[in-house]
Amino acid sequence: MVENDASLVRLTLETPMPKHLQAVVPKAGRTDWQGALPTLGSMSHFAQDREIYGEGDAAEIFFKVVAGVVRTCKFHSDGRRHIDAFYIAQDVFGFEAGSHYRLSAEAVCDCTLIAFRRSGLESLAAHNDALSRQLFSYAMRSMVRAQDHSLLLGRKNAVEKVAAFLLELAQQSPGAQTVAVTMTRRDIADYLGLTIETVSRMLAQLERDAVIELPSARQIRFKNPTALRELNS
Amino acid sequence: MVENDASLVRLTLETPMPKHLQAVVPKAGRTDWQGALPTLGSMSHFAQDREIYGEGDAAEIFFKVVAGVVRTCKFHSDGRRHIDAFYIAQDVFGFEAGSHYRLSAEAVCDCTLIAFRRSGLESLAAHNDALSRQLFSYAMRSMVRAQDHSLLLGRKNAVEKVAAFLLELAQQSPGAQTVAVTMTRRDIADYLGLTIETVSRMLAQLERDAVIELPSARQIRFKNPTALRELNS
DNA sequence: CGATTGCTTGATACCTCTCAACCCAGGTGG
DNA sequence: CCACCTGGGTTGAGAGGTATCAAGCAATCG
Repeated sequence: MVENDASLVRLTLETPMPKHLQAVVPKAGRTDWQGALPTLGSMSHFAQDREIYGEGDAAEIFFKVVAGVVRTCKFHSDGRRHIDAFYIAQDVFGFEAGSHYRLSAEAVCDCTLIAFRRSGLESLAAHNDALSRQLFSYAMRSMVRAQDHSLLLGRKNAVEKVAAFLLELAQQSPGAQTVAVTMTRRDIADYLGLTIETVSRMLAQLERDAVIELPSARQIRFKNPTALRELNS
Repeated sequence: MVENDASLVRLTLETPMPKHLQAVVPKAGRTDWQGALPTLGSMSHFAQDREIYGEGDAAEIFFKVVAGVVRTCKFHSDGRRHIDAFYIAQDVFGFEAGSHYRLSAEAVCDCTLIAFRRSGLESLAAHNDALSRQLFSYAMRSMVRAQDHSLLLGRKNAVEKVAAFLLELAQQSPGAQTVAVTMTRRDIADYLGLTIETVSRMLAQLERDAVIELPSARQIRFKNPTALRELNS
């Protein structure tokens, strides 16, 4: 389900973006191909933990993150949850091969998204090289991401998993010594295939080993990145 | 040796092939879009356990399976191995986003492959709708495959993993009650993130529970597919 | 034949889960 | 102001599932 349906405006190359939206859309975040896409007009905003779309919904829209963090996940009948990926600014998600979403998407924290219509995308891409290249590269990146994730889940123990997650966090803010952790322990656990208790214990252990520091539960300071990288190899 | 295919000859002259790929004849297993591709001219044959390419090699070639089974895998420094996927007839593998292979590929059993040059592929795809659509759909399928795999590794216990693997096997030969298992227990274990002993035990348990039968170690007869599907949900 | 390889089975160890208690910060209401 | 509640996080004790180590079996191959 998508919010702001009432305010959706179908924009194409032929219909220039209304003035009040031009101010809102950050130029820096745009790439050439987006101009060619029929967007859903404005950016939509989702409050923390709101569902962006549900598994099985018709996949008519895909999104690009402007700000905030999104998780895609799957729920088992017995309550187990699996988080497939986290998406941050500039990431694209919800782009499906079939006609329905294979996963649910939810807002990890308050976030701002741009929505794109999928309909007519293929014919558009056929005449737009840059667009089709972009879409293709998106698909390939998703593939690499998923492969790396299964590598992580398949043959790593708890410390190594948490270390890998921390390195992903670090990569998102290059150079920063202290980073904010937007997701809960449950999010992390469901992403790593662990329990919240184990995640907590591994973080505590890494802190004891002077690899990281935890100023608060949602902040992490990297003290020994090399040790993390060794755990990840 | 090499057929009189114009594009083939041209490309062959431009860049010499790796020796182990200068194999034999083409023609079987071609589809429309493949005609547009600069092939390596021939099918290559790989004996069991032969490496097809190694992690880190320049990814100039990708493959389509004609017959046999291929595994893509990654090796850790400590000896742990992770199998990312098995590929069977009609599957495409080795198609990379970057310029180097991210995984190794090996022949699970003797197998026959068609090799395709990657160079010039993008410009070719730009003028060939069917081709670019094919490549795109391949990328998306790989993504789905990888996502399903991480789902399997993340939140399933040993029996469920083995059941999921058996269902994949069953899907490959629809309708067949008894299927041949081309891969070793080690392959299965490294694919499921288990040990060979655990795989063996779970198979034994499923046999005790009359879900399957094991006429031999490399043959599986499905006696109660419903039970398998329940384990997989 | 012995040697090797792939597989199975058993006993035990270890890692992670489960269950439980507790802490803490934030919010609510008296 | 306090009392209380709630949700997220931490920590501990014990249980359980899978890994590890070891032995044995069958098939294959020299």
